[in-house]
Amino acid sequence: MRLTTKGRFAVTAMLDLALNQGARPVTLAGISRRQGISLSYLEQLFGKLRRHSLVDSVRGPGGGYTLAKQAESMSVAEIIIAVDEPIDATQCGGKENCREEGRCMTHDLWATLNEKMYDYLASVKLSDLVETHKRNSEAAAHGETVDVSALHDKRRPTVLTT
Amino acid sequence: MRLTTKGRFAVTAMLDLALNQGARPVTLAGISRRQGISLSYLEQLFGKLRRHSLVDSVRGPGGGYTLAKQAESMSVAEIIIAVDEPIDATQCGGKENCREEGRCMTHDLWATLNEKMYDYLASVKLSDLVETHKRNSEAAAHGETVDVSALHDKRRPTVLTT
DNA sequence: GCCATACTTGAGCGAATTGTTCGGGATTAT
DNA sequence: ATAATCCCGAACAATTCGCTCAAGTATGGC
Repeated sequence: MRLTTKGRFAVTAMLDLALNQGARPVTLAGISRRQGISLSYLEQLFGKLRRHSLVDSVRGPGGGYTLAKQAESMSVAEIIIAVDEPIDATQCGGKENCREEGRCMTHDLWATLNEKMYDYLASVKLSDLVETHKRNSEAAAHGETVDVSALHDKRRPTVLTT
Repeated sequence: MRLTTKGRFAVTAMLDLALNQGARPVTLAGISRRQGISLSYLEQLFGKLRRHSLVDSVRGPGGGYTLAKQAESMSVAEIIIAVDEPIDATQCGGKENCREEGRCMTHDLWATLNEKMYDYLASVKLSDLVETHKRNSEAAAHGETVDVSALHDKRRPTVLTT
């Protein structure tokens, strides 16, 4: 797993797609407007999402994108992996990170850590994000302030990449 | 949390440091040789690790680096955060990822995901890595093959950045 | 059929990040 | 003094990030 803003953008866009899904496909122009992500960047991201069969596209007027499967069975991990190119795959970065008599010291170590993180992100479904967001925005609509600040800049200013 | 090769290098170097710790400090030249990481890059990484009080330095001949605290109380999360600059900290990447009536839709979402990942990496101590590595290399020394392959390229070729 | 809508593709671009090489310092054991 | 070692900063190619621009292609509505 590699975590950068790219994956965050993709998840944000997919969440918007899930939230705005109705009778008609959702246009990238709409997502761009609502989420403040440039249209061309969205096009690139959705190109990958489509090639990974996470979304379906409908061309022409009234067209747009739809989820290729239920939000309940689409994990955050899938989305992130779809936009974060496979890369490498050959042992240990391919180059020369790997020494010590042929086997990289932290090779299996990272694989394990990686697996744990993957498992967690795979356990979070797009539908979970939809519910969370709906709950929060309802609370906000009732005048209750969603206290988000407590989650930021406390232990780690690094919110997640960027 | 941001996960890139930089953090991986830092953890690898710290693991090497922990494994080779003895009467004398461990030199960067040694880590560079054993792990195949360039000396200058190690210097940059250890500059940050030192500024975050994760290592102590001893100058002059016979000098080098030592762990600033017990491997049992040093988490992988600390190491990664030490080398991955704080950056930003202002809400939502600072720029314009954040729309929708002043509050970013996935802002709290990411904070939650981030927290989970942080919690996991914070639960893994440097001493755990040391033990894992010792166990694996002992197994290898006894002629048993450590099956690492099962951890790779199965579900995700992306081993963790790179 | 025309045309506007929208997906699709590709080139390129400035900024940032990665990991490196190079060139110096400063400190201290021998 | 000399050499080992930490320290620091500049500069570099390669890559990635997110964006703009510029073309396509498919298709519903008139």
